[in-house]
Amino acid sequence: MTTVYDVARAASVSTATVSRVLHQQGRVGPETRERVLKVIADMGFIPNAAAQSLSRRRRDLIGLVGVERNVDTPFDIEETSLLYPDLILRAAEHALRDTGYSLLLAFLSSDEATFGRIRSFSAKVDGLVISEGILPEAALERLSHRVPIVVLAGRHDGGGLDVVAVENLAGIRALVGHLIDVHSCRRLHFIAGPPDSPDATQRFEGFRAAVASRRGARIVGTGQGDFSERSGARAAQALLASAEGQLPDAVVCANDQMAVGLIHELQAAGVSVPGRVAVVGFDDLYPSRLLDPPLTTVRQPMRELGARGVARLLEKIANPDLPPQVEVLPTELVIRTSCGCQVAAAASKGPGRRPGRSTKASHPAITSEPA
Amino acid sequence: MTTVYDVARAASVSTATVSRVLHQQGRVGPETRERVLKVIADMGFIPNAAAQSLSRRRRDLIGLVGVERNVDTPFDIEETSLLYPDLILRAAEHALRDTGYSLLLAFLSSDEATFGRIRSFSAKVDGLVISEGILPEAALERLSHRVPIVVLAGRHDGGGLDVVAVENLAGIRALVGHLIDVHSCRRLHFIAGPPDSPDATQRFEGFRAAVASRRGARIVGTGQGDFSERSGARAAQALLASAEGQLPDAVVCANDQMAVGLIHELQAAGVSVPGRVAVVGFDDLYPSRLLDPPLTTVRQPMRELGARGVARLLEKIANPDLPPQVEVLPTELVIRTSCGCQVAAAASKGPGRRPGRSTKASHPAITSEPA
DNA sequence: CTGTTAGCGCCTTCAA
DNA sequence: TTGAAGGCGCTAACAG
Repeated sequence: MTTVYDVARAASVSTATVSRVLHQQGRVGPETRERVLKVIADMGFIPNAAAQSLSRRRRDLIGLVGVERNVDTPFDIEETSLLYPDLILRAAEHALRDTGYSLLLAFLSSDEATFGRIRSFSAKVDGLVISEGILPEAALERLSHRVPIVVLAGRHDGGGLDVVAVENLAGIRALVGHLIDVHSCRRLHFIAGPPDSPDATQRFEGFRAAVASRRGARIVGTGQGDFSERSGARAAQALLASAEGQLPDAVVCANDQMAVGLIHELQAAGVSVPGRVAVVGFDDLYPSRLLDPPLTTVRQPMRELGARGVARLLEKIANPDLPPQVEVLPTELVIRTSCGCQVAAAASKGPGRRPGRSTKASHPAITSEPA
Repeated sequence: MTTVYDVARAASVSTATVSRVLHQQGRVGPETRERVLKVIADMGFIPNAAAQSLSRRRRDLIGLVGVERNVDTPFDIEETSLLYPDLILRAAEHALRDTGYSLLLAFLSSDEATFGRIRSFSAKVDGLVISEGILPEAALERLSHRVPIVVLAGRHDGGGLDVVAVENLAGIRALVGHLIDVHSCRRLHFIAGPPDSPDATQRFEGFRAAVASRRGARIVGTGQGDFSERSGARAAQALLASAEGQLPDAVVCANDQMAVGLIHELQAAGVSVPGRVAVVGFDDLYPSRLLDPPLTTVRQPMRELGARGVARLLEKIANPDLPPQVEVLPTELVIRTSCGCQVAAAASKGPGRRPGRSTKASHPAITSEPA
């Protein structure tokens, strides 16, 4: 491995000069610079990143910590909610281009060993973007004293932490409102996600509140899932078994993947969707618009989540004294046909159209300081 | 920031002893160990990763370099082939759990600056898993002298490089054979992927060869796409415009996402799939089985690709003198209904079933040394 | 079993 | 404009 010393010797200069040339810090004579540059090219010299990190006290690395559910079947697409974190990840990586930082990954489930893992993980990076639901807030708070942190969450109470949040509640409210107002659904059923997921519980609460606020509408049943497609299918079976011909008007699933399993299972049992029962989801994953029927759902701004999280983190790294801030990104009701709407027929033609999508309603983003 | 020196002083030992305790290298008295451990816990000491890297000459980092197409619309799901690399990535990350290594990411398109980027990227890691099609083979070869490399590819001629490859050719051959033998397709149309993608060109060649080897069957047309869903839709329009009622018996798409766009467009034009024309894809992405009709395609072993790539790389890091090796992973024909089969009706019921999938054929993996 | 010490490769202040 | 030299925090011989 060639070092600055090798280069310095070959170019008859000191290592300080090599370093200066390397970082275009001026203060180097033109021909000296040329000479050094040539030697660097000839020797194929690449500075040792670890030595640089040690000396400059920065690693040029950003850590992204995502949740991994169902540890047994790590990424069986039918068992886990795979696509959601991936978009965040891609957006985060993209936001880092040309900043000199690289993205370091870790997917963790929330077990006992997690805090320790994240601690040592945090030693490798200059900052951390971490999903809610992996570490309790107290642990996050402790961690944030050691390294800049931005939390990706569905809640808005930062509690002293920097948070980029998503408007889960407004989204589910719009969804329920649509079912009740437009489709006159009265008897609603909910398929919940895993209780240890903040998103899941928040959506459940939002659903309850939204239904409670509407006269005439009521919750006729609840199923328990874990965000996986298969658990949605199981929930459908439970629903069919218990309903005895008295199916609800609509089933609201805590995420899209459960809706996929649920719809397949209902259809297999001869229950028409949305003819007999409306089904809606939450997330707006890529496959959702390809379903038959295309899924009405709430779009989460996943790319923005990743991009904003990273952007905020870079700000904090540059200026550690920035006061914590909560940023709330809007969700968007995406109306397709699984709710009973018939927008597909009215969809415009042409190469640019998005099959199954035609209507959408959004609410504005809210940015605020935490209490 | 607390250092080993702080810990050593507080525990009245030398830094060497702290280091020994840290790495459970025995040779430390029980009560000394306890004392040091307590101080470490009390002070919340975490060793500086950069200093460790510098001293041990290893970064504990593995780099994964993926291709990014359509730089303008970085991750518009309709524009790019998003899902494929993500599964590889997840599998790679998973294979790294509990090895002490973390996964460092970079998505790059193949432009001029790429080699330089990868060079500096490679300075941060102990080894690189890199997709074919980003760097020319000569550049890869040069890089491999500097850092252990494993290439993920569709070809089997390693040329001195370590390669984990996928049986593209056998897959497309099986696909074409199925169309011809089972569905008596004679007039075949192909939608090609971007010419700069090795996978794309290889599948095209495989398609040509497969058709040529069958009496009676012939290629009646070719469309050009870029792997994106939208380009598949455009290809469908071109096909419809030029076919003049003389549609082919089957359209083979170089990947699933183009098939999605193609099918939607055909259906919008009133052309029944597979009634009027069979359509098949390649990849077996998650959404493909959710389509209407469920897509017949060739499954790429994406998780295995990521897992084997990382596994091989770790071997090379542990033992740099290992001779280069080419490992070929099998693809698998996944028959659903878009080809004209009617397997969906025969699918078994129950929570564990995979909708739309019922039949599959595979060919054995081949492992060999390069020439 | 434990301590001393010389690096690991680069950056950067201080002089010249 | 350039060089000398100390230090970043940790590890690993080598002694003892």
